[in-house]
Amino acid sequence: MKLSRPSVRRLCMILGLLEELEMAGVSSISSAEMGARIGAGADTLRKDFSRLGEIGGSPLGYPVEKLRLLIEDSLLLNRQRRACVVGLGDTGFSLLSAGEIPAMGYTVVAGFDSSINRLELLQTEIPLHPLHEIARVVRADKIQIAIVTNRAREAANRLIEGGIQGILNLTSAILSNEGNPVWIRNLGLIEELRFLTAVMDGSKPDGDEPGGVC
Amino acid sequence: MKLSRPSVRRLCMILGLLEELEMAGVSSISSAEMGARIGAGADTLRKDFSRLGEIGGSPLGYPVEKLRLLIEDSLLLNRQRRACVVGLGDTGFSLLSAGEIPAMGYTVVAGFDSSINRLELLQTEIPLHPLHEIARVVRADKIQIAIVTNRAREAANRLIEGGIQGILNLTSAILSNEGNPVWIRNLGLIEELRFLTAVMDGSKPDGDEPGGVC
DNA sequence: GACTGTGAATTGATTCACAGCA
DNA sequence: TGCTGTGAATCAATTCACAGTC
Repeated sequence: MKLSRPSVRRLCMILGLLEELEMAGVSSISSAEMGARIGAGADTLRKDFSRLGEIGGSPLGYPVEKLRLLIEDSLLLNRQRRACVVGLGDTGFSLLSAGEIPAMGYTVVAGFDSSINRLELLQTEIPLHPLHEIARVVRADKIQIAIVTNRAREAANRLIEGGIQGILNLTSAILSNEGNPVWIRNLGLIEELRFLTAVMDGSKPDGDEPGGVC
Repeated sequence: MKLSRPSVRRLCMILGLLEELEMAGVSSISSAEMGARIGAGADTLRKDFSRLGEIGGSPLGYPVEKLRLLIEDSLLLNRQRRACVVGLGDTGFSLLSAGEIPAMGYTVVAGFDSSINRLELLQTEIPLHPLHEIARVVRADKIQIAIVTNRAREAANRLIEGGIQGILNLTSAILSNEGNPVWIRNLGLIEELRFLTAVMDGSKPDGDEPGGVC
């Protein structure tokens, strides 16, 4: 089944929303409501869902749990993945210790930092290594995904060497795969701030949509 | 001039790339090279640029500095914005102290946290306040943009009450504007990890693009 | 020769409209 | 009645193709 990139992004958002709703005890929700929440049209969402198979909506909307499971299965998000964190500054270290990630399908099995000093200082149960160990550890521990918070370029080279499948780059450096079999997502804070700002200002002239989700 | 959402996103990425290149002393670059870097087609980029006005490319490609300035001007990213940070945990606090943001067009003029205790503990030159002060401070300091790292829902309500224009939500909660004149960008780590994972796995069957930038 | 700039063609995604269902 | 599910139509974005430029 072929899902478009925008469709996949929406489904991931909806998945997060459904988890929230489920936690809050909501058992059904309409496509219109979901659309308003994530900034998409109701039709668009219904089309997204219909590509995944039969769900069985009712006049109350979609059954929250069933829809969640369907999306998880379709996107293969129903398995646990092995991840690592590169760069153990404030951001990186908080990812290591965050209990949230494992519950959501990702287990952090290694941390890396350039400073031997910091590696010795940090208190954690997750094995830590210096940067030059990246390729070896990624290969040995079968790590599929890396979250990079520092020294992105160097980290990426070593991660790729180790055969990583995906890199979530939280650095403002812009990484590209350069022909390697790896998927990269660049999520620099500055770029995202700028995008938000540009959308904000670009929408002011028109009075039709003085706000929204982007 | 009307720029499409995808076009704006690409231009923000290119802007980051151009800054990198400029810092590295590169003075020109082709659309093909840029496309490869950010994961877009060369044609697509040329069309994006052409909507902004005349640039004057040469057989060497586009002049880096001139293109950067053109994008900054077109997207109104050439002015300084006043921002605040809500939630002063690891992530939030590192944003306060980061020297990077001001240089890039954003000045952090206030920080907020729910814990009075932490507010007193933290060492910073930026004024800190408890959450219930948000609306007042946002209004008084004319803050346009907020970066939220905690208690997203509560924060958003107060920010909107204070007349904020944009919210960059780094929390896994999914915020919506609910009719208010505010732009919201939800960038939960989990959602982004999932998106990357789904793209990764979704692309494996085909052998044609075993990797890329998404 | 190598690249940009841009109409034309194409592809792709969203919206519309309505039939089907609980 | 209020919602889903989906072909058909519309709209938007990307890719193609090539003329123009340094």
